Amino acid sequence: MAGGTLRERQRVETRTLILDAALDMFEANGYEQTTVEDIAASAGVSSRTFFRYFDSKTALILDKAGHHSDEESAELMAALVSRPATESVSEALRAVLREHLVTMFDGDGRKLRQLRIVLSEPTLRVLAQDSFHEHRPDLAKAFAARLGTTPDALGPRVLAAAFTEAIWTILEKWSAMGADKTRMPGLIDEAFSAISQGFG
Amino acid sequence: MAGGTLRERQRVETRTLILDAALDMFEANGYEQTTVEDIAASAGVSSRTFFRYFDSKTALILDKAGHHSDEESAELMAALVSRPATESVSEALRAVLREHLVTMFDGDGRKLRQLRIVLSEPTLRVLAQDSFHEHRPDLAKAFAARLGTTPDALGPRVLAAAFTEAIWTILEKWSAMGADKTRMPGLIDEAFSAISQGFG
DNA sequence: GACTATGTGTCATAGACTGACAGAATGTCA
DNA sequence: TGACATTCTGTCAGTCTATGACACATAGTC
Repeated sequence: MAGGTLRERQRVETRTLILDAALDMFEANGYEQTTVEDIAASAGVSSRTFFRYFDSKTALILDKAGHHSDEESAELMAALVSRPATESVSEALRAVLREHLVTMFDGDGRKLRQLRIVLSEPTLRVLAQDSFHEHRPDLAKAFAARLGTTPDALGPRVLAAAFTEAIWTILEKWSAMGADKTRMPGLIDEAFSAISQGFG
Repeated sequence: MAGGTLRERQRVETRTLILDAALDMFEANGYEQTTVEDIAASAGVSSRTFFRYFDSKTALILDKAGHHSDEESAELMAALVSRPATESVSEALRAVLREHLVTMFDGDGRKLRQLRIVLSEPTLRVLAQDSFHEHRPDLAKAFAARLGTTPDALGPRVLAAAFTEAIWTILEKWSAMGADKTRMPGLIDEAFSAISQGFG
């Protein structure tokens, strides 16, 4: 199950220890109320070690957050770019979301917990959108190719913004209605029909 | 010119002193590199007093930032809501933007400086969008009325996101091309045609 | 078993805030 | 004008996030 050297295994274990401690305390006492020192103590490490595993307190929930972390958003981008060029923007997006938005929460359930914590704190939700912000150029690029404009034109950028907001709204509703995977496709369809209706 | 008691005048003066000192130093040395203590010292007050005038370092640029501060976004919302119900979403938006986006920077030039600082720091730009985030429910409400849906439906929310991003992209381009007021209407038109083209 | 690389704790420090307190200035009212 | 209340300010102490430096311990390597 666990591979690599002892060091690597310990590293993963410690990280998981800290992450779980953090999630527990965030859920129990709230994100703001929980200090890094609390988390570290609960995980049995020093606060200095906490920062060796996570760049910041927010990075802990956002870096691997249950939405579009560095990994996931990169994956999502790749999937979008590799879509056949014959597809329309909305077709490509819909396909990518349908494929990724569900599998994203397949793991051990931590990502769903993270998502819920992020959704609960307005500040976090904004910062989460920021972590996607980095990837917006890529997203805009993908749109530009299909729109026949340059990536820094207004069209692609506005589309990118609308798209990211759509993801968040979908996740929020999905989470609120119990995070039932079977209902995700329906939400995605609803989202896209709303967009096309609103902007049409 | 100056009204009210001596106290009120002093208060305004001190606030302006701090704000100007901050803008100067942000422009000279960068936002991150400038500490609150630096600003306070330059303004001739203690750092404690700084926080008596501004909730935080970011609040200083965002609260009355050159975009959609508490005041401006509220105005913008009011203008949007009070538009004739016969107008389409895009017509109403276009009209509001055409009216407000230019006059917003009419004052003493501070708002333009603030805008540029916000645009220069990715973190600030995200947080700025947050300050608009508060007003998104109102925005979504305004959209919902015209779309015939509930405000928490997906359509209005995605539209609101696209709209705020559009504002920012417009401001960014406008600022980059010299903040020439005469070119604002052109940018707005370009934005809306891009949106309708992209989503249509 | 030496030698190196890596991880961890401790300590010191910076920077953004906040609460408490004392003193100075302003406002008010007789 | 003088007494009193209000408001503002600086100083001080303290919290919390985050970072650099150092020493020690443990794991990996030959």
